[in-house]
Amino acid sequence: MPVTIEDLSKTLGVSRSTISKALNDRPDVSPDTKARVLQTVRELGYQPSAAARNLRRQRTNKIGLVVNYPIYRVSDFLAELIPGMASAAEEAEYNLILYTSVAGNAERIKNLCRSREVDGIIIAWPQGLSETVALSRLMSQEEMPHIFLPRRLPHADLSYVATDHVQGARLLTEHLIALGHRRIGFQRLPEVFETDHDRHAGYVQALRDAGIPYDTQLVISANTGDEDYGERTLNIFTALPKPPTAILFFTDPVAIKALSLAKERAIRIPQDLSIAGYDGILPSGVTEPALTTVRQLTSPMGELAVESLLKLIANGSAEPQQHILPVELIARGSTGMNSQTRV
Amino acid sequence: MPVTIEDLSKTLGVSRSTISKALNDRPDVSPDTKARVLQTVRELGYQPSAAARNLRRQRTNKIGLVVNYPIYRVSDFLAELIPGMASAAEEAEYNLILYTSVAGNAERIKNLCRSREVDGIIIAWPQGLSETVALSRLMSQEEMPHIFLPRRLPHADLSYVATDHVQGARLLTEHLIALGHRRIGFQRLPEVFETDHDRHAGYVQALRDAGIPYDTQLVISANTGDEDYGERTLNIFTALPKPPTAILFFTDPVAIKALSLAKERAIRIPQDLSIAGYDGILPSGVTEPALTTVRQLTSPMGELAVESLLKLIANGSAEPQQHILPVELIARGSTGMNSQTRV
DNA sequence: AGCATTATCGAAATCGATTTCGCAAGCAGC
DNA sequence: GCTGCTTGCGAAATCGATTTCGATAATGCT
Repeated sequence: MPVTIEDLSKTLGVSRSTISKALNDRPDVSPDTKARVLQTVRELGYQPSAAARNLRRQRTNKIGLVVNYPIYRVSDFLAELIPGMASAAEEAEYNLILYTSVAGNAERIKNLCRSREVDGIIIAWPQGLSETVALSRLMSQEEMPHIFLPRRLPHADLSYVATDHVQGARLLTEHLIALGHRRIGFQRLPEVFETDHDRHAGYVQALRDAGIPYDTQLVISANTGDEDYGERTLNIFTALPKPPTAILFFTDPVAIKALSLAKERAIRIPQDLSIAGYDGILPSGVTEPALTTVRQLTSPMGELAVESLLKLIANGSAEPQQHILPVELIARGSTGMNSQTRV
Repeated sequence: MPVTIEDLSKTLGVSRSTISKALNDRPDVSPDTKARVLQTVRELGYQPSAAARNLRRQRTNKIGLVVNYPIYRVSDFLAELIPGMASAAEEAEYNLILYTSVAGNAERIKNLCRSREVDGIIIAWPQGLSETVALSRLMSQEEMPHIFLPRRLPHADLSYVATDHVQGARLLTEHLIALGHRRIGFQRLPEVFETDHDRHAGYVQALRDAGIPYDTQLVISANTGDEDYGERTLNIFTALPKPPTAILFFTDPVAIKALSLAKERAIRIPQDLSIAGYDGILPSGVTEPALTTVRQLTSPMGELAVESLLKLIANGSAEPQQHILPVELIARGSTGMNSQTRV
């Protein structure tokens, strides 16, 4: 059995209240008594019971991370996100509790809120906008501070931390334009969300700034359920009478798939076709040629999410936290000047 | 404010004790009363306070994961490990709490034990054997169930879940021998731990079984602090009068580095030199040629660690949990028959 | 009917901390 | 010496659940 405050009280001959005050830097304790208490605490190895403290303080110093990621994305994203969040939390004397199986379940999230076993919740990647809003309402009703990740949300009262997908797509498009490309294929996301809208907007902006007309033939929507995005997109584009000289895929794994497929078909990368991905996952650096991509700063995003949530916790009815983080273009070998359009 | 058991008691006109019994399936409650309680619980949306319950039950249903990983390894390993552990825990109504900053600090781990905010602890990758043993003693003294990951420990009373590194190295070596290799370079690990011993043992076993003499020139110890393991090992081996026709590197990133270096020097892989890694990280699948490697089943390891820890928790003084999981050989293009030793 | 047994319930103790509030001693000022 | 104020301390309430144990009512048995 661990040492309790009652044990301390007995050995010191001092009341529990005084000990508590001494340990929490409250007034009404003489310097002498305080020193004696601290000394005995060290000797006996006293550490307050978390449960008792939580109950009395009505606060747990724990943050919940509710994750709902399709498996194929889990690895890279979470691997960077979680350590970033955990260390940011620990700097503020908080810890992270993981919840993976409550993700889709509103009822269980409600129970999580009511059990008060966390002071705030970070929700990573909910399924859709309407669900996101519903979840947020639910948690607000339970007075549970919360923040969403990693997408922008078109509601002034929701808190989120996201990366700048407008900028991401624009950087890629501008990079290709600078290389001389004028027919740039764009693969839209299968899920309908702000991300797709943002990236498309970035693509459009870059084209407009360069005076390149928007060609609907060069924009493909990947249908949900259509598994082989990479192959399908490549097929459609190469079948065009005037195929694009560069393609922006919506995520690295798809781009990598397309890249190896293209090589099988003796399409030279980047001389015949430039390929770019998105996300900057590890494997993108070792393909042959290495993949041009855009990297979101995942670890900073996790840290910022924690810091923002802590503000919401500290400051109950504070205004919503909305942050958009810059992204980073990683230009590599899979994009280059085209053999036909060489300037 | 959330609904408490006291609120329930008032609206139902039934004592707190009875409600608690009804909710916890204890005797001394009439079926009728129980039904009424459950009904009202649903109507009012009652969820017991975690803190109050923890305090009274002296149990939190939380597992601590203490992580201490060198950054460059974090991503792949943790990304698989954590989801596996979290979901295994949640199946047993437990949750995972992350602790990243207490890792090296015995004092803080002691405090974690004494605060009783978790029922058990999983420690991933402590620095060395003596520290591991010291940590274990410390936690045992605090009566905190715990288990180590991911290495075998040479102590009968320590609990751990590990992967079979003897088998891993043996599989790789046998694979190369089957391809006709007889001079196989082996890179030892920089850290002195059981892992190195096990892998070396596997290498030795495979050679012996094939009747190939052990050649000390073909075994290199990577010194700690020596950053460029890949280049150094490659240089030493290729400078030998009779260089090896295949090299086993101790981890994929090093092997990948060596692979690209070898290609720069016009060494053909695998015709001139076969290269194998270890760990089966994602990028190993997309190098050119793809890397032969050994993959540990990380997610099952996480699940097994949780299940084992839960046994230790349930069964206080149970015998130590020691599990060794099989590994998987992934034979790919970076290993093959040698142009000189072609059978 | 009378007694023993069982079923159901609630009052109170308990878990271990924090916080409020009242009390006593010490001190200054007149 | 008396009043008023500050300082330091502790008794008791509180947080919200669980558990023990005693009380009452209902039932069974002879």
